Amino acid sequence: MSPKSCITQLDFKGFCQLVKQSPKSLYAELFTLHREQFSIRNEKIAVPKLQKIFEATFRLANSSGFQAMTLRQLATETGMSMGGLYAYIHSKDDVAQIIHSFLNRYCEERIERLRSLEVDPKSQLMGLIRIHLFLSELMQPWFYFAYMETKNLQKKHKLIAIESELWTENLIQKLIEDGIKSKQFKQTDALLNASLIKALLQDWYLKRWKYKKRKISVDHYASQVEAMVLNNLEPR
Amino acid sequence: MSPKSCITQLDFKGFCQLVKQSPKSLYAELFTLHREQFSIRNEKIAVPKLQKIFEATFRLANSSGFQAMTLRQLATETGMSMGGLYAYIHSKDDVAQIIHSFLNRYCEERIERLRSLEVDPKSQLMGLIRIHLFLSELMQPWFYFAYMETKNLQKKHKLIAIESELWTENLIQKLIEDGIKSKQFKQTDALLNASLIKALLQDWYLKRWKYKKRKISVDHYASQVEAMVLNNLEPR
DNA sequence: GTCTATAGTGCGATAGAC
DNA sequence: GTCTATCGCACTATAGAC
Repeated sequence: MSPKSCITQLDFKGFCQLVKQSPKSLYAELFTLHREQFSIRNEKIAVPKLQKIFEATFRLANSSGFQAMTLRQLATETGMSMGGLYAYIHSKDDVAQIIHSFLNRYCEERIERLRSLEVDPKSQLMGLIRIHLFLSELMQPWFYFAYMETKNLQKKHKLIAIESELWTENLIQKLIEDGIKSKQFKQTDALLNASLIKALLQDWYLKRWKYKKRKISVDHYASQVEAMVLNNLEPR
Repeated sequence: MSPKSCITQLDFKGFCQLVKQSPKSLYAELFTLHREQFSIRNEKIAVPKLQKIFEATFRLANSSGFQAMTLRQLATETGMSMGGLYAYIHSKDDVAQIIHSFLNRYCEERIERLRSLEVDPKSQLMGLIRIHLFLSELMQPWFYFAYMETKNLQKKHKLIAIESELWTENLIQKLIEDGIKSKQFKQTDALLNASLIKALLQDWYLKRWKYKKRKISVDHYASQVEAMVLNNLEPR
C-alpha cells in the first residue's frame, strides 16, 4: 500500500493491511526485543510458547487482575508446567514489565511512522486519533492490561509508564496549538482539550465489552470522536 | 440552602455546603448501613476506627492495588492489630465489597435527590454532569477504587457494579433524547454520546494526580466538559 | 527444553488471654 | 474490644531427573 495514502481516510481494515501485523510477527518482534530476558535461545520454539503465555496472561489478568493470577493458573492455561514457564520468564513481575515496555516501543514506533503522512494540523490530529484507536483495537488486551496494571509496577517502570501517558497527550496538545496558530481551530486551552481527547481514546479499550455488546465498530467510534473534537475546536 | 437553587450555577464550594458531608457523618452512615457486617456494636468506638481502616485501604490499594495490599500492612497503617482488624471486617474481600456497595447507594441517593432540581433537559444534563463531577471530587479515592478493583469482585457483586456503570449512562442518554425531542439538541446517537460523556466524567477521578499537578480545579474541568458536550449536541 | 517434586516464604484467618 | 501467638495453606521459585 502506498505510503502516500491519507490516514484520515483510512478505515480499520485499511489500517490492518498497512501495518501487516500477525500474531506470529508480533511475538517474533517481542522475542527479538527481549531476547536477553529469556533462557530460551531457539526462536522457533520460543515464539509460539510466548504467544501462549502472553495470551493466557491477558485472559487471566484482564478478567480478575494480575496480582490475583497465580503462576499455577498460568501453567494450566498454557498447558505448561511451572518449571517450563520459568524458562521463559524470570519472575511473575517480569511478565508485567515486558508487556509494558514492549507495548510502549511498539506503539511509539508505529505512531511516529504513520503520523508523518499528514501535513496540516487538523488532518494530523484526526490521523493521530484514528491511529491511536486502531492500534488499541488491534492490541486491546495489551492496552487494557497496561492501563489497569501500571500501579503494580516497581517505581522505576511506573515512571516510564506515566511518561508514556503524557507523551501522546503532548502530541495532541502540540497539534491543537498548531491548529490555533493556523486558524483552523479557535482559541482554547490546548492542554486540557488534549486530556479530554485522551480520555475519549482510552474509553475505547477500557470499555470494549460495552461497545462490542452494542455492536459499535471502531470505525464508527472514531468518526464520533472526530466529530466531537472538531465541534469543540473549530470556530462556529 | 434553598432546595430551589440551580445546580447548573453551583460551584464545588456550594455543592459541599449543600450535601453537608463530613468524614464523621460519612462513616456514621457507612456503619448504619453495614451494621450487620461488623462484630462491633458500639458506634462511638466503631466510626473512627472505620474511618482509619477505609482511609488506609484507599492509601494502600490505590497506590499498588487491592490484591497487593496485605492485612498486615493494613494493620500497621491503621495502628491496629490483625486480631483487632477482624472485629471490623470478616474477610479481606469484605472490605472491597463494602466500598462498592456503599458508594453505589450513597451516590444514587444524592443524584436522585439533586437532579430533580432542574426542569428542561439541557439544564438537567448540565446539572447531572456537575453533580457527578462534584461527587467524584468529594469521594475521589472511593471512585478510583471502585473503578480499578471491580474485576476483583465475585461474580455476583461484579454484575451489580456493571449495572451501576450503565445506570448513569442511561440517565445521560435519556436526557439527550429528551433534549432532541424538545429541539434543544440536534439529531444524534444519544447512547454513544452518553458513553463519551461518561468517559469524560470518569477521567476526572482516574487522572486526579495529573489535574492536581496542573492546578486544574473541578469547577474549571466541569465548565470545559459542559462546553464540549454543548458544542457537540447543540445545533450549529 | 521440559518435566516432577519440593523448599521456603508470607499470607489470611482464628483462638484464647486480658 | 483489643491484643499476641500461631495454624494451615497456597504461593513463587528452584533443583535435579529425563
